[in-house]
Amino acid sequence: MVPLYILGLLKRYGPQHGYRIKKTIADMLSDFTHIKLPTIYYHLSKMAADGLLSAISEKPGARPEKTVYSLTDKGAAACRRLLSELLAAEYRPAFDNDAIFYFAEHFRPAELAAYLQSYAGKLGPMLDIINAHREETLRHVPDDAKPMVHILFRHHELHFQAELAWARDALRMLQK
Amino acid sequence: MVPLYILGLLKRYGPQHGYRIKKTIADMLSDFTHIKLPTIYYHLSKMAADGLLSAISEKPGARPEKTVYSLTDKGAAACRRLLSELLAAEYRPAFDNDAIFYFAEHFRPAELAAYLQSYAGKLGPMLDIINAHREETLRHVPDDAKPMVHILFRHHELHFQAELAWARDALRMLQK
DNA sequence: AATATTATACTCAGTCCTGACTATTTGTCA
DNA sequence: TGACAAATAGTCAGGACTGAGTATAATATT
Repeated sequence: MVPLYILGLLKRYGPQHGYRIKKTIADMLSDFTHIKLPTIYYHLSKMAADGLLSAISEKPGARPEKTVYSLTDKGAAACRRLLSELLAAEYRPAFDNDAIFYFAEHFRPAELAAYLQSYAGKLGPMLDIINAHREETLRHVPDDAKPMVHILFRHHELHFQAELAWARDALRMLQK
Repeated sequence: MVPLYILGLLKRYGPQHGYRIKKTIADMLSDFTHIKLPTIYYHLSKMAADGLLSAISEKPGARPEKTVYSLTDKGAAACRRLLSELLAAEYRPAFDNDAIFYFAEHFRPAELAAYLQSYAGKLGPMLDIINAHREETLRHVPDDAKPMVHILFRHHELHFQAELAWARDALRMLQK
């Protein structure tokens, strides 16, 4: 995913350096991906070495050099290829907290119930945050992009709701 | 997650070597985690070096050595600690296919619709497979473990349903 | 009885990821 | 104007993950 996000952002917003890409991701995509700054620099170097990006070092008036990366034709092709590969990908989730129940013998039933209770209690507020982010994003996006914003946030909303429904279901199953 | 699964399985089923742990995970946990064999060996070595496991090389009649790992007291403590850390973890999903819609400018609307249609078409059969696995698992598990099996599979069922609901919603949003 | 296939058991090199760190520049508030 | 915080720009060492490979044993097939 990291290379795709980098290539896509360079395509959309033009030549940039690593820190600006990180900032875009942190500002606009924090709900959708959790890429860290050194990961971005890693892939920028790698893709430059592979010829997907061209790197130009700038030395503006003040000293520290920055490296500005821009998309090559090969990079644009790689972006298209990565996107089309996604179309064939399957949904195959894995949830860390499943281990709690797979190893349920390590807990007393009351501990499991307390966990689910507190977990469910956190999910409601998280849903509110998601929806606040959606409103915020809609305010900063051109009209023709709004349907996509809705689709993206709806995706997360539905899975947060599923997680909440699960916590409540599980609580009921434990008490039965 | 990998160390926790290894420690938990060693605790429950006693001393084992890497291949058997992998087999248990592949046979019983394939819906819940996707750990590969070299990853298991990596963590076995590491945890042995850290004193969480003790390793004993066996040379049974036939030649090839196997290394049997068993839990030390320190390993049992680590298992408890990892499990209790999970109780505090938050739900923070990321979906690869979100990139399709974040970079929707690369697709024609009809391509996006075709993707969602085919994606939704795959999710139904996957749900059936999940539920078949649940039945199969219930048949091989003692009565007192059955509620946990239901909780685990319900978790995945709900998220597959959420994914399906999203695909259909998104299709509607595109057509509007 | 010879051969093929599958299961068992493990290793290695290469890739990816990130916490912790360095260093400069630009506010900003007293 | 001096000093402290925040933003900008990046590096590095170390840990985690896995595709591809090695090698033997057991089982099936012909």
